[in-house]
Amino acid sequence: MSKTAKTPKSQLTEEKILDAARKIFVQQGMMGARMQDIADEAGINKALLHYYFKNKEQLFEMIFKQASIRLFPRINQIFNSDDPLFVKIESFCAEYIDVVMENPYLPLFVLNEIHRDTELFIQKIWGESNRPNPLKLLMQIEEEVQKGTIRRVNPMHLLMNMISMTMFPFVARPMLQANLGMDDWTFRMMMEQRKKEIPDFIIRSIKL
Amino acid sequence: MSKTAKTPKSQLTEEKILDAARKIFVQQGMMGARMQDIADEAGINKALLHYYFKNKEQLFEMIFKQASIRLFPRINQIFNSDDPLFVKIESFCAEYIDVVMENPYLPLFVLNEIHRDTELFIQKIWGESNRPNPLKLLMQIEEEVQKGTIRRVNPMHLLMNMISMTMFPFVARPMLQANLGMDDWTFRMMMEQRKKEIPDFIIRSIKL
DNA sequence: GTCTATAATTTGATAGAC
DNA sequence: GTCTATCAAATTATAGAC
Repeated sequence: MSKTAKTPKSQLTEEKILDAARKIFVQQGMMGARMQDIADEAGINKALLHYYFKNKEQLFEMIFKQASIRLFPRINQIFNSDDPLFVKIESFCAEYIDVVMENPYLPLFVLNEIHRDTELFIQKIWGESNRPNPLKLLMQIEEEVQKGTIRRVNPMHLLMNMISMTMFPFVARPMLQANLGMDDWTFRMMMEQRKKEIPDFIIRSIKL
Repeated sequence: MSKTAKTPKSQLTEEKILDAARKIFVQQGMMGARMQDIADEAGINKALLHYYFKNKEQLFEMIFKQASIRLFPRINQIFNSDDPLFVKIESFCAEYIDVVMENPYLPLFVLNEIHRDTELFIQKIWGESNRPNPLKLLMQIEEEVQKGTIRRVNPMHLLMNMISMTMFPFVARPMLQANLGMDDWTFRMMMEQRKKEIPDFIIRSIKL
């Protein structure tokens, strides 16, 4: 048996820990999270936690990398697909909202941590493979402008508008819910609508 | 001399502390910030820090309230003005970008902390007076729809689109800069453009 | 692999001299 | 008002039994 092989039991515990850590880290951030809370959430004690993960930082990096891997490759897949522009915009919104709906606090978490330690993020988490790369999409927008399919528009601003309208509600969720008296169900329904609403809003603005 | 009167010296030190605390808190969040770091940044020691502010929480609340007061009343002023819709959209984008450009990390900070402790935020920081209230703007949108000035659009989605496109670049700034190789000057210039770009983008999408 | 108990470290907060 | 020195509490990490 190799060094990295896992018994069924250790796999199960490791999974429990990772689930617990994800929940606590995403809720509290790297600094706010307490190893005790993670252990409690996992139904084990701190010693066992350290048995599986040498220290907090290592556990954090694992969680963070997992989160990035779940999020960014799918975005890149859409950014780099061969679909026509309007289809791409629809796919991006729908796909992103679907993925994030299951981990609603992931975007804020990611933005937080990349802000807290940009270098760590770029080097250790994004290894070129996970790094979002919108280049092809940007060129595609420029092409459509040249062809006269859409109005003269700055591709970067268009990209930013699309990403903003899709991600932001997740990032601002507590503020929105507090201010508009929106419950979880309503928020969910609203995001479901936005899968159509955002592409529609964009296309109406740029089509000739 | 009343209890709250301040000598020139104590005012100066208090100001130094608040500036330092703002910087550290906005950078690290409530949990990540260290009293030592704040003291260092202010060029004093921890004891003196506690002399001016009883504890970390009190200092944090002060900073946070200051930040909120700088941000939200101006937003409300625009939300509740009597300007026509299109003018209002332009004012909001321009004003918001201008205010936040001077404290670029304020939005992420606010969203973070409201996420961390929603109750504290709503009760202690927003005292009805600071609370963003978009009701009038929402009704105004609905009116324009009725009048046939703009297409049939869900006011809430429109509001969310506007806020998203304006705030999000600040929230995602480190990610954007890292991914697009954007330096500070470029970011600044881009946001300057967006004061026109966003209203234009919106109006083209909704006008009939 | 998992636990209890405890060490080691960090960090918020205070006492007391000047 | 400001500092040095120190305490007290919280929190990460480890030792060692089972």
